[in-house]
Amino acid sequence: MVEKQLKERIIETALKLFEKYGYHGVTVDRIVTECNTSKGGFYHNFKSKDELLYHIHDVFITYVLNKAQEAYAKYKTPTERLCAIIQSFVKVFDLYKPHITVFYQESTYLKPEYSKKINEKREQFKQVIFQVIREGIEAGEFRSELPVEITGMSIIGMVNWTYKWYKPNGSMTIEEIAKIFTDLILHSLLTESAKQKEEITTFFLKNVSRF
Amino acid sequence: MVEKQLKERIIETALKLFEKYGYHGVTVDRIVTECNTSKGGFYHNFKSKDELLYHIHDVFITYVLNKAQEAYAKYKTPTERLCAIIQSFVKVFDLYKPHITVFYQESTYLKPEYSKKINEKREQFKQVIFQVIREGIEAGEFRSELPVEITGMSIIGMVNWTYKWYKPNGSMTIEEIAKIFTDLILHSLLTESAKQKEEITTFFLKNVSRF
DNA sequence: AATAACAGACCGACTAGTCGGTTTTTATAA
DNA sequence: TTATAAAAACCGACTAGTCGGTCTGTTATT
Repeated sequence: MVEKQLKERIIETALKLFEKYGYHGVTVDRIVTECNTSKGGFYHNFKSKDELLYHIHDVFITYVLNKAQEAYAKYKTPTERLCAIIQSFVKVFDLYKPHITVFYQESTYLKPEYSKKINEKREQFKQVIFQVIREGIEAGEFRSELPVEITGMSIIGMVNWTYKWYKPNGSMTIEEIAKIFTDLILHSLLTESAKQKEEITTFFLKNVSRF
Repeated sequence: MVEKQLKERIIETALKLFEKYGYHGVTVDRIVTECNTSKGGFYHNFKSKDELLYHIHDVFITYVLNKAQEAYAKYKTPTERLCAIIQSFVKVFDLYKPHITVFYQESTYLKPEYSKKINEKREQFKQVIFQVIREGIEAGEFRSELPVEITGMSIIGMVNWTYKWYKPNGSMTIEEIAKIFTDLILHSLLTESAKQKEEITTFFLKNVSRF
């Protein structure tokens, strides 16, 4: 096994420190001492501290966006798609908790040229969710009285907020949390008639309800 | 009408700037020039920049906590209590949008002695919500399969996230948003039998559904 | 030999906070 | 009312420390 490259070590250390102390609470000096390198090592791998921040943002948003698009492509009904997106989205917390924390806490401090790129992907991600909700309403699976954007943002908010309280190794696994979220969301979106449909009920029992 | 006191002016200016550029993106010098005062004026009113940050946090969390406790005291059934709390909580966005942004973006940077105080009130607020959910389950109004904490956090998350996208003067009023949130939440919490009960249905139609 | 990877002393810009001084307000007594 | 003393409010040049980034080297790789 080859030794872990310096760039990776810097990112990991920075992530750990940023998550705990915030971007401005951590100096470049601190990062380089904690991973046994030097200013030279750091600036050989990154143009600036800002670029490191951007890198962290990009890794995360690229991943979630891809996952959402994959989930959309894999399933064909709105309900299934929504569930798949939520589940994969929530599961990201086990993989990228520090990235997510940095992403939602520090994006204010991205330099314009960086934040522009990030926001594009962020917007795309939102659009996938909106699209699914829209199609769900058209298909009669989701309640037509719901406004697409607000509903979408409330789902996103509910899931995103998890980064504020979720502890990996806590008493609940991320899969259990994902199921509860899905359960809550489906209860608030599905129409009465959709709840009657057999395909949906079956799917519901299989993927959501653990009672 | 008496002239607005300097302390108030400083807070308002700081709030406006912090919301836009973040706590670390704004210098004390910037604050004092933008509200036509001086370093002296600033440090006469605040012990430090940190204390100003604390002050902003405290004003907001104290307000929401009080509102939640009032709502709890005013109503007697879990459903009514939950709705009242949500509604008052959401409405805070019109009053305290900048406070909220600072609260959720910058709390990492509170000095330990300050963050301790803030976290106590924050915890109390959460407990009010958990309590209502617990009582709702006991009373048979909310689904018993729901875990109190996660459900509570998902409500809190959904509402809090609003600060990321809500624009006062946007196409939707905060009251409309509050109603949609309440609608979504009640749909996901209420038991089938509670949905049948006349009191609840009546209440539902009056406070929530605008369809 | 040439280039990439890394080391670390150093620099300059920036910024929270200070401190001696000035102005305004308030309290009190004539 | 008015004179005056004391305190509170405010001013702004200055400081001391911090931190991102540079630059000149040295070491490892190809």
